Amino acid sequence: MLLTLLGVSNADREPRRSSRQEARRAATRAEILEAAWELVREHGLAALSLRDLAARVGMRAPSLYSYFDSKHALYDAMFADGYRQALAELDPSGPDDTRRALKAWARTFFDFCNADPVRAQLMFQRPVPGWEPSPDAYAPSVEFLERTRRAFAARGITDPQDLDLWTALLSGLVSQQLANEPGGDRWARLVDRVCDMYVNDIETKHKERQ
Amino acid sequence: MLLTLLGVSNADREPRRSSRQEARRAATRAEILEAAWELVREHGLAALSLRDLAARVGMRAPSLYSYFDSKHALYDAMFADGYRQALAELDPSGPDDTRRALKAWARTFFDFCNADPVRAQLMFQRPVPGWEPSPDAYAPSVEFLERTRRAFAARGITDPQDLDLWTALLSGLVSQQLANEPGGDRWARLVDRVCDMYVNDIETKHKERQ
DNA sequence: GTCTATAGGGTGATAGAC
DNA sequence: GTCTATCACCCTATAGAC
Repeated sequence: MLLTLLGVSNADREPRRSSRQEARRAATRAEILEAAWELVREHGLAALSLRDLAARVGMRAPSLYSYFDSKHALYDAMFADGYRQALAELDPSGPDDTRRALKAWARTFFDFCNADPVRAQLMFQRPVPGWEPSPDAYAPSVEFLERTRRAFAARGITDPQDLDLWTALLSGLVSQQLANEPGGDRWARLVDRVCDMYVNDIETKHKERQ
Repeated sequence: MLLTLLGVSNADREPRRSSRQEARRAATRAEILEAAWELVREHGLAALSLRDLAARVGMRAPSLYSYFDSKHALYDAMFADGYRQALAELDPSGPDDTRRALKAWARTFFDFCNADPVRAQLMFQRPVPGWEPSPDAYAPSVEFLERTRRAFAARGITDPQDLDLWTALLSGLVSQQLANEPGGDRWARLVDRVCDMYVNDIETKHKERQ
């Protein structure tokens, strides 16, 4: 289960290994993944090279192929890793009061993106020419969206357009912050205001229907 | 002046040329620029290569250096070109009614981005590792923002935070559309609603102050 | 699993002939 | 201005020794 979380559940199609070996392997994989994040934070997503990555973990480039089938598989693992971190850090439940709950969640999400702009870029844009996430890598991403959908449904927000609006509002604040002042707080200060605008709009819509 | 618009106003530091030669040169530069847009639309921004570009205009790669000092200079020219197109196509004036004017402008802006996602990516994100626009290339971008600022001021919207909010709302709709359904209209249908939310919020704020 | 060696490509940029 | 030739790198991926 821990191995699954680390993205090393390929035991089925790999030669049989003792659990000891498997744990070692998973640890190395995680180490490579962490080094990859460091490098893209330093030089940008598209500038990642296997030579640099291998050097960072004290290997030669070909050795990486024991852990990842290709560079695209590495991007896949990073993409899934980003969403696993999001699932671990972002809890869409919260206070009963929808307004307060959305503000808390929005702020956490904003900080999550702002804390690691490159991670956000990989998760929410398509910044590597020639690569897009494989179906496997999409799994945690789908789970993340589904969890959000359920949390909104529990608060009576079920219209898909309302959800699209919510994602647009948040991604707007984040994308402006990352593009114009990465790591800063110029758009962070607008998070509460945007949440109020959103809830006001939804409430008005509901009243008009009655 | 036309030459300035085409981004070839370097006559000062270049050898003296007849206006005939200069026009020829500007035309070739424009042709290269157009070919560059075609290529990045096909293969992505970061995948542009000088060899491909030269082939597209019937040259060899080194000949491009007669027109652009470096690959970064080419990205600079494209960046400025994008904003010049925006200045030509997007008119922030409009009906007296602020609500209607903002809706018209927002829709035009959304369509401008959606019509050419790669252009929007170059203008509003930082998608090429190792490159950022030079101060020169920024000029049309600054003019674009300044024009927006003036149009809002003419409607009584002067708080910089209100402008930041506006850019966040629009860039959110655009970024979701481009990332999830490039060229489609899933978020286009929310443009009017977001404008209404924005104007409602500003009006409420003004009333509270009285 | 890790290595060396290398295949088989790619890249931006420059020198110098014409 | 355009060319050929080339420099000096870069890259991902594989073969095969250990």
